Amino acid sequence: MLSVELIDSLFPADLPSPAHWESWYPARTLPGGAEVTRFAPSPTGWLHIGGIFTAGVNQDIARHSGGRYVLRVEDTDRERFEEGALAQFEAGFEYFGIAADESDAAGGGYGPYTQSQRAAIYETYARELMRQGKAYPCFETPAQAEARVARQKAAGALPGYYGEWAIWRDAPEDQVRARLEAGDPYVVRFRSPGVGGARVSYTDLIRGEISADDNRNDVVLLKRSDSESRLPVYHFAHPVDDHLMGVTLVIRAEEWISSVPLHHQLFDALGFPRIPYAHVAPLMKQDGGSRRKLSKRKDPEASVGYYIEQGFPAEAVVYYLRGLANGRLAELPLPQALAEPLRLREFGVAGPLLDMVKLDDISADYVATLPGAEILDRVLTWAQVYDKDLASVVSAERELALRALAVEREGAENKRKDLRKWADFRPVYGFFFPEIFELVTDPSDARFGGLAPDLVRAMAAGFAAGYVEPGPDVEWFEQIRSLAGSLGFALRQKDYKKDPDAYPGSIADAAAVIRVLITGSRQSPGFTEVAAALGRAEVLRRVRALS
RNA sequence: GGCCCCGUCGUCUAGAGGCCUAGGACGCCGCCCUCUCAAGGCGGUAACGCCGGUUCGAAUCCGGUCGGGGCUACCA
Repeated sequence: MLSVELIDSLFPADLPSPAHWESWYPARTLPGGAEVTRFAPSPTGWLHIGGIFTAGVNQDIARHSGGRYVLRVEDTDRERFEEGALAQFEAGFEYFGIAADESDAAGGGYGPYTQSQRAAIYETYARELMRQGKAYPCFETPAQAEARVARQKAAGALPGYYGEWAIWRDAPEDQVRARLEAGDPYVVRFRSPGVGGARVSYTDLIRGEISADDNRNDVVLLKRSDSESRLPVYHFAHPVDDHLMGVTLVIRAEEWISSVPLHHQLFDALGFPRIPYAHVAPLMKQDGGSRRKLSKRKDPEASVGYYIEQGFPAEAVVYYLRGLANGRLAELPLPQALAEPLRLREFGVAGPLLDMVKLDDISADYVATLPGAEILDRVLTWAQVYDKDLASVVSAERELALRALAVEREGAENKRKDLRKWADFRPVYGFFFPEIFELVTDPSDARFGGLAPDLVRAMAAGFAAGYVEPGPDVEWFEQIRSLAGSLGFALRQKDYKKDPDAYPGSIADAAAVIRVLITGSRQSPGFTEVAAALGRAEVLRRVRALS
C-alpha cells in the first residue's frame, strides 16, 4: 500500500475531504415515495431520439412520484465534445417539453450539473479511495495497453486490467515514486475486489433478477494526469454524482446492464448506499434482414434534430414514444396517454423498432384534431426557421391560409389527414398561394395523364369561357361534367371501365385536367372549396396559363 | 472468444397453464363511397424461432438449440 504522503502529493493540498462534499450537498427532504431521477447526456451533437425517450421516462417517474428530475451534462470526453451540442440539447428538450427540475440552467442545490466543473469532487473521492488502498496510480501507456490486449487475446485470456496483467496494482512505492519523479503521466485505477469465478446478482426494476460474473477489472477512474483537468470516466462519475445529487433511481439505457457489477463495487468501495436501477431497451432500426441499434450516424431519424426540422408535432412523437415504453398507453387517446403515469413494470424488455409509418399515422391523426388557426400558427413557427419563403408568403396571406386549411376540415365530419408534419404544408397546400404556385403551361405535361394535348386545351378553354364561381346555389362541378360530356368523356367510371376504347377518358380524367391546372397536382382537397378559396381571378389565371 | 439481455402477425403489442380456433393497433390487399387524393365504412392477409421435457392440458414452466442485440475503451 502506498503511503498517504505519496498519495496526497498527487492532489492539490487544499482539496476538500469527502465530508465537505457530503455537507455541501445535504440529504434531500422529499415526501415518501418521491423519486429523484436524472438524465445524463453527453454533448456530442444532437440528442439521439432514444435520449428524448429516456429523458421523458425519467421526468415522468419523478413528476408522478412528487420527486425531482435532474439534468446532468456528462462532458468528460474532450475528444468528442461538440460546440453547440448544449444549445441543441436545450432546443430538443424545449421542443419536446421535457424540462428539468434541476440543471445548470434551471438551478438547484446540487450543482454544478456539468461534470467538467466537478473535477475537484471526483479528485476528492479518488484520493480517498487511494488512501484506503482501493485505488492506485497506473503508468501503463495507451500503446502498452494495446499490446497487453493483443497478448491477452492471443493467450485466450479475457481482455482487461486484472490479475497478473495488472502490473501496477501492487507496484512497490519506490517504483511509483521513480515514475512520478520522471514526470510520467498516469491514470488512477480502481482496485477491484472481485475474484475470478464469483457471481453476483441484482434486481432490475424493469427486468427483474439479473445475475452475472462479478467484475474483476481494475477500471480507470481518473483519466490521464497530464490532461488539462483530470476528469473521471463514466463509471466513476456515476456513483459520485448520483450519490451526491441524491438520486434515488437510475433509469438508463440497456447497454449499461453489464456494468452493474462494477458500479456496485464502486458504490460499496465509496461507502455509498446502492441505488436501484431500471434499464430501458434501446430503440432499434430494421437493417436488411436484421435489426440493430438506431444509429445517429446512419439513420437521420435517430437524431432529435430530424423531428424538429421536419416539424413533427412534439405531442405525436412523445405519444408514440410513450406507447413504445408502455403498450397500455398506446391504446389510449392521446391526451389521456400523455397524462397517465408510466409504469416501470410495464416496460417492454425487447428493443422496439422505430416505425416511422406508425408515427406518420399518429401524427396525422393528431394534426387533424387541431383547429386550422392553430395548425397555421405552428406551421408558421416552424417555417420561420426552416422555410422562410413559405413563412413570408403565408403570413402575408393569413386569410387565404386559413381558408386553405378550412377545406374539408372546418365542420367536416371526417377531417382531412394530409398533414403529418409542418414540412408537409408546402407540398400539400402550397398551391393556394399564387406567389409560390408554378403555372402549368404545357398541354402535354405528364400530369395530364397522357391525354391528347388538343383535348387538354379544349377542356381548359371551355372551362375558362363559361366559368361559374362556386356559390350557395351552384352545382359547381356540373360545369366540368357537362364540358367533359360534350368532349366525349365517359360520365360514369363504370361506363369507361366497361368500354375504355369508346372514350378519350373518364370524367375523372377530364376533371384531372382542371385539377392539375388549378392545383398543380392530380391530388388535392375538395375541388369546389379550393376554387372558392382561390377566387375567380386566380382560378382563371391558372386555367388560362396553358399555351 | 467470454459474459449479459432479448425472441408472439411485416411493425408495436395483449397474453402471467385451460378463457387462444391467439385479441387489438399500424401497414398491406380487396370492396364500398367518389371528380382525384386524404379521410371514412366493410371485409381479408398474417405470428407463438426450433427441438425436447414437465403436465390431463403450454404462447405461458424447465432444458437445450438457433437467431438478434449489448458489453468486453483513459466513449458515454
